[in-house]
Amino acid sequence: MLTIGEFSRLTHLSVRTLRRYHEAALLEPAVVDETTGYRYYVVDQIPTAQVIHRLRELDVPLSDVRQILRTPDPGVRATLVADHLQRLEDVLDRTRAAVASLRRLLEPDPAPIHVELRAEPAQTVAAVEADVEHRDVTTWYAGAMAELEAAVGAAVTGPPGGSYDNALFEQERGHALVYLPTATPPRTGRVHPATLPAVELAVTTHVGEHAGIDVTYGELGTWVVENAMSVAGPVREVYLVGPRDTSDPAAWRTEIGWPVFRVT
Amino acid sequence: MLTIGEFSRLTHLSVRTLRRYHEAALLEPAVVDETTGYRYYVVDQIPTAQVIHRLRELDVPLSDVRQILRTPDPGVRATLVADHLQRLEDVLDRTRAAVASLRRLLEPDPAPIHVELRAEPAQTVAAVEADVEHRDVTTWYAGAMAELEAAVGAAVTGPPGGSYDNALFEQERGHALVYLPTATPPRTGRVHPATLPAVELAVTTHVGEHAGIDVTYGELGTWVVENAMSVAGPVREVYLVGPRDTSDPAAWRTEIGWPVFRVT
DNA sequence: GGTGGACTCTCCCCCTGGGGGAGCGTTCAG
DNA sequence: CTGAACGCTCCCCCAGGGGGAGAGTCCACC
Repeated sequence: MLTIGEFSRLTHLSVRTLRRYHEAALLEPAVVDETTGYRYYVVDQIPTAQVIHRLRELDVPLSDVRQILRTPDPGVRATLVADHLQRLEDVLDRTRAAVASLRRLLEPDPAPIHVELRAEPAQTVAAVEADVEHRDVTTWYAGAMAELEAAVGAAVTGPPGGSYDNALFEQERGHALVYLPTATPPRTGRVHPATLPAVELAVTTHVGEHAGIDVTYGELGTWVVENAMSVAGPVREVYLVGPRDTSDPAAWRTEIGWPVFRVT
Repeated sequence: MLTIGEFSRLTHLSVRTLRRYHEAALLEPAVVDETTGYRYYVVDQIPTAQVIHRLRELDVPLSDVRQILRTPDPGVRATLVADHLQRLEDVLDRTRAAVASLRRLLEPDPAPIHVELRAEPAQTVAAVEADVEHRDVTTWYAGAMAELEAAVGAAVTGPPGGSYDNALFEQERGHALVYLPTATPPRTGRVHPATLPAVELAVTTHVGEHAGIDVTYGELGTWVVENAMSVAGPVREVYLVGPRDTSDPAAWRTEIGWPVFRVT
């Protein structure tokens, strides 16, 4: 039987943290003295404490740690852990993207962007849409586009695109629609016909990987405002050249179109 | 002049977050209407907002973002940013360590460790000591050891070691001492003679990189408790074989000694 | 058998960087 | 001139801790 202080020394977890884990039903002391409230641990709990410690170092939420600890099957448990490691990879990707974007921001801007005003007619497409979290967009896009390609096949008549509600960026969640243009849109699974309304678009093209795309967004926004216009409705993206076309990110071309209207 | 909502759409920062940044004096609106309290922004502030957005994605604290933004010299600013990227690298290293440790924990334990009880005599060494944060230990160790090696040179009589207060692990900060054994310890810079007191040590050897060392700590702790002993005083580590000796982490050998005393 | 110091208890407030929502004031186009 | 959209402040919430107060407990030593 170990006091909380001894257990703290043996596990390298602070006393406070151990109490918190008790409260959170993550790591219950083997014995709690009913009259004094003193917590007593046993050495068998050291490995459990260490697993928690490691998982917390990986920023696994306490609730997920609890779930992992309560999973008796080692195989299932390994899967849960692997899921978290995958999430870590995703975080890493976003970190890399942010670093790339930051570099672009801190460099002096070489050339002003070219913006074009274009009247876009209404367009009927094969679409997949959903309300998504901003951080999940990439994953969601991959799945949706795979389903679209399977449904449309060779009948595709142009590059893929998407329409993203502004709330997606402002409130971190919002409506997203990705599409493939095709003459007769099918209806299977999540894929269904949709009509993109006619809009007046301020259009520019972002060259390179998506990491720094927010910078282009900012430049487009500046252009819109300086040309006495305002933003209305969801932003459009068209993936003119993307990972499906070439593995060289520097060659990617993404058209960004922001619905605008002239303000007096 | 842009309202907070328009600025939010242009920068992909939520209205709430923009208000928070105003409050934190990170990104002040160009104009605040005194009677209504309405915030108004200008397009020139878009790049600044984006820099903040990127830095936050990299988990740079708001206070540091503020410092970076207020640094006019681009060179100095680049240094500050580079520092943060370095910190990201460190986080990454710790993540890798945690993953390695986790794997070792989840694997069934192959062999029980060998623990030896040893009466360690007092020892006079060349030392560097300080109160450090747990997360800074690695960096601090590298600097301290470099200084020690420069001061002691060829007069070194054994492998390097360290003595780490338990508070370092329990409260995330505490006293640390690293040393090189030598006959006549010099006194230069942070290097000074120190005496390690005689203690009774429970000693085991951790093989491999430091990532999974906490597992060995746990096993040592279990042994100590099961042999009716208790922990007293700072833990000792001796780096028998380390990165200075071989670049193969699998060959590293770290001796861990925990001062113990027999309890009745 | 005391006693003092180390240890432990609970409780409350603090931190960061946000989100949700209430209740009310402002702007502006139809 | 009115209603919807938008903006304001204020308060409470989250995770995952840390600091410290004030009081109770344990135990080794005298």
